[in-house]
Amino acid sequence: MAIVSSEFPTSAPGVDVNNTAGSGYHAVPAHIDLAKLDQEILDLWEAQGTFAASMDQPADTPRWTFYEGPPTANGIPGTHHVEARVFKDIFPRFKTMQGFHVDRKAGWDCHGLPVEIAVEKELGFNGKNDIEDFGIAKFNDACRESVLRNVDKFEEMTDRMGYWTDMSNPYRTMDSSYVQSVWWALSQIFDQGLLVEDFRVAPYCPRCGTTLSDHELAQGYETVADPSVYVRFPLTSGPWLGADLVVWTTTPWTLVSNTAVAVHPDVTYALASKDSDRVVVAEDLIEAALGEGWTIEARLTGRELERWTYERPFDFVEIPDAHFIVLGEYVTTDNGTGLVHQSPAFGEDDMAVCKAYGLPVVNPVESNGHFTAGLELVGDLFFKEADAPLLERLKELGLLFAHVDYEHSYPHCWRCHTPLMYFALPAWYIRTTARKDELLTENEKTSWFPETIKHGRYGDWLNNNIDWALSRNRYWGTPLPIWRNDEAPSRIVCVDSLTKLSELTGTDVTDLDPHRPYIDDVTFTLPGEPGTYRRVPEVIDAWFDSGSMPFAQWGYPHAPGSVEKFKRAYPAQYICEAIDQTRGWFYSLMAVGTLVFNQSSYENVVCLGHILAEDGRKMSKHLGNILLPMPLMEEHGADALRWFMACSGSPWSARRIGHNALTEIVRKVLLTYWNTVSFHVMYASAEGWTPTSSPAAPPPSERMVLDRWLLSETQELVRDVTAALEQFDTQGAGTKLAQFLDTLSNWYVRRSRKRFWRGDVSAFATLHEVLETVTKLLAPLVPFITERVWQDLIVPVTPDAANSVHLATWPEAKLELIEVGLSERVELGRRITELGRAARAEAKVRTRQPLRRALIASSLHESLGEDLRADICEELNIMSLGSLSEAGSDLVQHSAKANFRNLGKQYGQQTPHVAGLIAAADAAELASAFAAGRTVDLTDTEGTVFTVEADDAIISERPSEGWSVVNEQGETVALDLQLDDELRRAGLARETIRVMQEVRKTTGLDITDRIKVRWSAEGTTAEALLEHEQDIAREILATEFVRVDSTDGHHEADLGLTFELSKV
RNA sequence: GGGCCUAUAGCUCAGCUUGGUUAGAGCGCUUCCCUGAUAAGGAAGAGGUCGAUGGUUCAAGUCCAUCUAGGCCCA
Repeated sequence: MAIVSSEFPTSAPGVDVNNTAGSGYHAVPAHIDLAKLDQEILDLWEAQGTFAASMDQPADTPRWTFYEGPPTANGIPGTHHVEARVFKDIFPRFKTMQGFHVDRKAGWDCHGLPVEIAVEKELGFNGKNDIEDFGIAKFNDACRESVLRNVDKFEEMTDRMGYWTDMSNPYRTMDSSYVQSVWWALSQIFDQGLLVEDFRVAPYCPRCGTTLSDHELAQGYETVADPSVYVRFPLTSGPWLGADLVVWTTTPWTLVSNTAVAVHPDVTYALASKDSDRVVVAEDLIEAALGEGWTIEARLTGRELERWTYERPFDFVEIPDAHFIVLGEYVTTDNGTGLVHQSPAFGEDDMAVCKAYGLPVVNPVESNGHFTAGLELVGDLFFKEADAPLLERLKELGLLFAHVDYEHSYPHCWRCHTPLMYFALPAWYIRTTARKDELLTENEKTSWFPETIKHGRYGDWLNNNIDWALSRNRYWGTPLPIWRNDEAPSRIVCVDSLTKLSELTGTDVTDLDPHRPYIDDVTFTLPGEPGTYRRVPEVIDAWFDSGSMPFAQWGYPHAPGSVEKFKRAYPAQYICEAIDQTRGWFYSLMAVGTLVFNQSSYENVVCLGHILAEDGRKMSKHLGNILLPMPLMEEHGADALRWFMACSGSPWSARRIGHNALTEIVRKVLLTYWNTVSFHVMYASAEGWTPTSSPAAPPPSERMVLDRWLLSETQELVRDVTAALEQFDTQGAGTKLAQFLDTLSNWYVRRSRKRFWRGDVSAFATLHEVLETVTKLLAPLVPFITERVWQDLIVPVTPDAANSVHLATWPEAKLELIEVGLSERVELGRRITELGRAARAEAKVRTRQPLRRALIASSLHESLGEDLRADICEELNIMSLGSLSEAGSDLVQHSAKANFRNLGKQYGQQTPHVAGLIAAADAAELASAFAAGRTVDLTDTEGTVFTVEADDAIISERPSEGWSVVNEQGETVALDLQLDDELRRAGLARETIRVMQEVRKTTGLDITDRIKVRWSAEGTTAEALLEHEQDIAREILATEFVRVDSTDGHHEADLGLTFELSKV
């Protein structure tokens, strides 16, 4: 069987499992094409039905539920979609391997304003009139088409990235069964009395007759000059009777409907006088609002002013039980007077504040923007045109304190440039505030990742909960299922299904499309009641749709079987989306669940940061910095992109993605892993070793120290990675895994190579076991490359292996294999090796030149132990590793510095002083005292004695003269640089081995090929080769190693060596 | 306007919970070393006012306050 191949096999080895079955590992080439590997694995999963098998478990298997937050497929999928989908895949895979049943049902979000706007744009529409002229039916058809247009692209990406989700039977929020589930939920809320009609203040274009969304609002700000007026409202009660409130407004036309004046409860208000004039303003604003020369006569907080009455400037409209001071937290003293005129029909804050006081909402302006005909002074005037006559009247009444014009940015209609008005329109609300305490309780039971969201961004939002404005005056959405009697508007019916509607109408409408305009045509009458019930025109907020997915995805409770499906999958153990969903899906899910089932629908929620372009900005067409997911995966492989999403940087914060990051992942993580597998397979196959072949390896406790160390590390890895994933900490898991792979490859394998060359069964067994374990641990993160390894390394040699790593059982840590202290010892050995390498580099002595000895601090020498000292000798190419003390005290110089962490606790303020004494003390004395376990008394210039012990100082040892020394953090390595002829000859022998190995490799010999060598050299080189010919021959697998007088082969000028080499 | 998050090397990011005197890693750059698994690995070097200011403390990247810039959500 060919072991080394630079070509990837043309047939897909994973599928063709029989070609080498029984004969050991499959070939694992050193080089791989990751994108090609991905495709082979996708084919394999397809052929073996692996995904279906992962969900095909006994009925009593414990369930772990996850909900898919649906994307809208009216655009093409972006790289940010991969982020959430990686997280939605990792944990179901992890939990599946742990033995849970995890359903994964895909879904599509179909309704909503963004869909309508996109379609409007395509059709070149300019507002609702265009839609109605076009026809709602045709418009909604276009929306329906639009949201499914790119489903295939999403499916392609989902498949390509290895996100296992059932896309063959997805839920769609526009499906009749889904819509009817949403209706059912709404009817539940209606029955609780929580679905109510109320006014909603929204930006409104009086010319177009439509409210504008935030998005539209942002497009239409224009700078305009408006009057800024200060108006007197004479007080009619309270201790300051006789003074005038000075109220600031930039919309004099709203004074007609003045209802109250708001003050901030905690702001100090002053009664100010000048001559006989007495007015009230916020103390901080006296000078800014009133000018100079005013005297403060009294002060009260806003809270103390509450409910004082005043006289309003205009009494054109009837506003009963109003006109007093109210408290509003939103009032500021940034400008104006700290006294804010309230007109609830024209301001959202005004509306909220006035509602809290039970004040009426009076609106003298018609929906066309004109005041009601017949009103005094302003009747029939367009709202903006009323400012001038009203100001004139105020002046006549002596109520105009001041009037300036000022420029500011004011929203205008982006279509027709008409100034917008904030306008109260009837709307449907869900009274979430009535259930706020329950929402807070549910949130307390929820685990947020990262945790700060729970009481931060999300908790704040819940604490300041406002009623859910549910209705939209739009077309493409779930129709609000409320029918109202056209003769008695207070009589309304909330319908929970088309079946119910059929009963009410006496006609079978169960097959009707529940969307507009068809549903609008359905009317009914009730016996004994005059009037016809007609549906209200609104559709609902699409967030309610998505918040209903835990039950609506099954068509609950109407669809057959939906009750059972729902019961076993509610609530979810896990959901995950990006941070922007805190007030979106995370809220709507929790709110709908709490309102309808008295329980939130999720237990754990992971909140991801956003994916940014490499330049740190959002990806956008405009900036031209878009990286599309499919090309990224074709270039770097899906695993690299998945690893980036899960493990690079913190998933909780925004991250920049780019080719460099992905290339690095491939090289550092994926290829390190792959090459370790490839190494193992190469040498195991050369020896014909398999896990079941004889002789069996000794039990772990009897293996070499590095084997025991690696097994111990592996168990810690299992423990740590499992714990990290249980906490949804992919970054932590990734860091541990990457660190482990680096250590595995660059220390265990590097230090154990000779044992693999020699066919050491302990080494093979250890590495096989470790690779099997780490492959499982990696599987949820990088499902493709681990599946390839599973198929090549595990399946062929393991009789009862699962046929996919994703069907394998998650490993459990074998804690008995964790050898306490061994990790630290090996780590110490590695640090000493580093220092030794640095010492060699410093002295410019190459590693191939053996040295007599190296010395390290006595305590370290002790703790390393014989086996690890031997290991270090081999790595550093030195004959022996001794302790500095045995080199004689005159060779060693000590230095001491303070250990601040320890000193600080004892000495506080005197820390630097004591530190100075330690630095000035005789370090050798300190060292010997501490080594003997004694303390030392240090005396300062004033005679104060400080007793210091070993932990108070860091002692470094260093010799000088003829040694190369490197020390760091108190650890020292000293190299004996003296060379003699014996060492020089050994160095030449090693140079020779290296040269001949290089030639073996470049001439294309197999690692197991035996060779014949004929060489010629003179002088020292010849002596060295003769002395070491046994060693050299063994290393280079030479069956003959013969000196000749002359030869034409390879010539090494540095060594004065010529040789020829041929395969036996 | 409000809330939250972020700011550390040319780039991507750790470290901050629990303060400790030489602030780390990787990528990139320079020099050298090692190598019959590796697209690798190692040593040394250049590169930091740890966003700014003030405070607490014997000691601040780390704790506190204010500010600046960017991002997200909401208005």
